[in-house]
Amino acid sequence: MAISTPQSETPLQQGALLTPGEVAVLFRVDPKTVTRWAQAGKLSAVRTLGGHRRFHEAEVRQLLQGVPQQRSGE
Amino acid sequence: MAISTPQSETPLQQGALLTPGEVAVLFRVDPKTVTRWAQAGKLSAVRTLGGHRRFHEAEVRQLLQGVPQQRSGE
DNA sequence: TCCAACTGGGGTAATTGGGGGG
DNA sequence: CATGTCCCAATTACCCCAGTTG
Repeated sequence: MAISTPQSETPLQQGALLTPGEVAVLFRVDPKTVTRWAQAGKLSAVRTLGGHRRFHEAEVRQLLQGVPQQRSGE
Repeated sequence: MAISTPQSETPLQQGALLTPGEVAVLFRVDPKTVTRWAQAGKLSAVRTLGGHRRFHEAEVRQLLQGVPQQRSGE
């Protein structure tokens, strides 16, 4: 865990985490597709201790609104 | 236990998304035609992270009912 | 501990996007 | 001007089984 800015750089609260199935319903895609997005780095994923993925609801909603995510590099 | 947190299950309501193929079947047209409608701005489209389009079912049904949208000019 | 549902990973078929021409 | 069909490349969906979740 890096020391991130406690104010202007952390607008997203990770209080709400979504399962791959939840994100899949929101995007009307298959849960496997959501997994693929995470592997491609298009979605920030939090791994459980068992290896399953959890996604930030705020980030998902941004993507649904058509707001492109900032990508470092490329 | 005591505090009744007003946490709704669906803060955002747009869970009804249709694939281009679904819309095409409803209108009895080719999926490509649906794509053109989206490009022409006649249909609101939500893009997946892979670039595919998803359409709002409510909007599609409204158009199916014969409710004309905003027509520029005319 | 057992159990139902979901998830991860891999592989293969179907759909979609974009351009071009009828 | 709008629609249907052709191409190819990319993305997505469904199949399997083993492990995780709750």
